[in-house]
Amino acid sequence: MLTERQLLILKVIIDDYIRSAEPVGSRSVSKREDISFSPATIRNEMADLEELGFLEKPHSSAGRIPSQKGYRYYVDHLLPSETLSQVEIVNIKSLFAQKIHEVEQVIEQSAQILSKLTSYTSIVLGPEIFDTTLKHLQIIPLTQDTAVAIIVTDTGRVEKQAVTLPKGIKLSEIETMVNILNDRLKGVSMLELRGKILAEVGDMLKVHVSNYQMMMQIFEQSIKQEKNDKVFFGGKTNIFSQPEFQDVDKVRQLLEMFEEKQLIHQIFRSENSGITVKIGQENNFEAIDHCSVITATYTVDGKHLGTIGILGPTRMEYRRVIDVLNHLSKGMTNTLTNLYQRNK
Amino acid sequence: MLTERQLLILKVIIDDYIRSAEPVGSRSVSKREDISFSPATIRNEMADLEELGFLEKPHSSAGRIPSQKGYRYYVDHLLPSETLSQVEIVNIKSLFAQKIHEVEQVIEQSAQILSKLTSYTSIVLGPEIFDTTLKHLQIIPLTQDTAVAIIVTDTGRVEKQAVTLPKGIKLSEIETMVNILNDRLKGVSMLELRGKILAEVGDMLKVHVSNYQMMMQIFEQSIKQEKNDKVFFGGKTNIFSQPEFQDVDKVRQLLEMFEEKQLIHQIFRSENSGITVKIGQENNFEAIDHCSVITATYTVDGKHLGTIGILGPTRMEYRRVIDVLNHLSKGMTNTLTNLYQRNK
DNA sequence: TTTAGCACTCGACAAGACGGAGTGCTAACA
DNA sequence: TGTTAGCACTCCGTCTTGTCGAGTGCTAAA
Repeated sequence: MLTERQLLILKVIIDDYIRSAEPVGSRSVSKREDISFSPATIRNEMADLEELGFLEKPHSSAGRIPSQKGYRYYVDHLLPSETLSQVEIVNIKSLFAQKIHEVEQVIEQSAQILSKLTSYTSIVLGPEIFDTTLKHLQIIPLTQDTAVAIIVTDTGRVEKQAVTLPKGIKLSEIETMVNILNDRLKGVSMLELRGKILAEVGDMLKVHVSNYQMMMQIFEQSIKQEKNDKVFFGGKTNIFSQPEFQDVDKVRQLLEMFEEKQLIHQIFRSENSGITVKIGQENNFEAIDHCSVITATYTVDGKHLGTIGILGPTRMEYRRVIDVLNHLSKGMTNTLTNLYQRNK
Repeated sequence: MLTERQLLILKVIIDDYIRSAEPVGSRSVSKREDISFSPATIRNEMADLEELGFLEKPHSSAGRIPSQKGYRYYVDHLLPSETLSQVEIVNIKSLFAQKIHEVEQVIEQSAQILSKLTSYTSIVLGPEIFDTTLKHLQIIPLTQDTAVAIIVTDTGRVEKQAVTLPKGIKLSEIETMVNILNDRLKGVSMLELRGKILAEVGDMLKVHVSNYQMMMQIFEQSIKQEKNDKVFFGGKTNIFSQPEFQDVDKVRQLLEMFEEKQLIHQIFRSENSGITVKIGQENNFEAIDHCSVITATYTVDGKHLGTIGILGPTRMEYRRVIDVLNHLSKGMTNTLTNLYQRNK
């Protein structure tokens, strides 16, 4: 168990390092107002903290820097109280005051704002399509054997999907099918779409359409959604301004990661309501060994919709980022709830 | 006017520098098989070439590197003959052999391939919407006062656009309008869409729809296209492997440029049929002072459709890139021509 | 238990030495 | 007259050395 004094010193060191990105020496700690003991004493405590794994030394005669364990303890127990100014809070709120009509717009804007407010890189995972319901389905033939299927959800999301038409299909029959489907499936959750059609609409279709097999083939193609939902970035290059990214190779690694939506999803997706902080190797991914990921979820009616998060160096302004994320995710939740409500 | 020998030396130096990225000295030039004179002679020639502005020295006791003017001359007069192997040519062709249904897919794939074949960064500007014709228009109401407009073109491109509904509008009237528009505007070039409706369809609309003004308002919103068409990247990080990008700041500058679609468009858009090579500052943009941009266009029926290009260091394998671009743009042109033809 | 003092360590930085690659010039050669 | 060998010179990159300063750990005294 750490003593009060050790906690104080640990906190001061981490705060200082977050600010300066330079190893913190005993002398500079002792100069702080709230520290009343000498550098020598602090050195002793620092040695203890190092032994316990909370601090480490870049080399034998440098100051100390926080270890991953140190950051973890800091985040769990030593965070200062909320530091956002009232002005900033009001600012964030006012961003959501304007009328916004489109879900995607809300999300993209949030990503932009988040990166601006934190000067790290923000990543927002779009709402998962399965939480939305069908608004409209359309199949538009382009040529003899191709068509494009369009699905519109209640959130205004539009998905298109190229479709190959089986040979000998009649256009009029496609139209019939689409009409029936629109009639029967409007308002059905995207998740249940496939089940519903098999269970309830199938019989009806068989009556009105001569080639049920072919039609189902088309339909299956149409709703074949990309597994990964959209990913929005804000301030992609922000993180490269951090002093820990002076190495082109690290930059390359991160950039390559950014391109892999799949991976981004894996790293950022969060189920817990509230804030999740993953520090350094806790992310289990080499390219971000020295980064932390902080995520929050946005919801509608308590239902998980998507994730909004920040990627920064482990030496991150945790307090600030957490605060901004908190307010922003609340704002998103409110705005989106309104949007969804209106669509009901 | 340059002598034969000077040309030979210039070519050798540039070829060598493109390969090695190191300044080329007189000794290493003299060692080449096709060079029969001594380093001293070469030094004299090099001094002349420098005076003429084709070469420059990084510092007084280093070898020579090509100047921008040098590269320009090389590209205009000294390119070796086509170097692609038959195998590679066949490979490129076979990529287009498979049946592809979607225009966007063709384009995205081409971007990928291009970056793989060249190990630089490829950028492809999608087909400009105005060259396509309307296939289908739809307006789907989401709430009391919002809707989403969807436009499908003959190329299978789907554009969505959020629309605000004027108060007191009747849904049934929107439907009427959309039906009329679809009837009358199908097959009309996206370019002429707006003119056509005012000139020909307007009168008809006025008859069938009570609030012409409101309807036009909706319509105007719907066809408000983003000015910039889509941009596809391939191998975004490739260029950062080049030795000239060891500086994080340069990397940042380029990355920021990548985010600005507007700018990318400006830099890459090409009208000339055939290959366009812009070297270094010829691009008139600081972030790519030391880069060259090579572009080709892809067409349908001789009509310009879009641009496919490469961004690499000025020290670029011009011959190879030009060859790959040539074959690729031809392949795209063929494939797309087929696609468009079928859609007629 | 705290702290002053001191020897020690290590990195950062500057200055100097040195080797190598390459140049420009000159004089001799074909 | 064009070509080339030879040589002095230049400049970069790297290695070495020395110095400074920041910081540490240990010890002994308060």
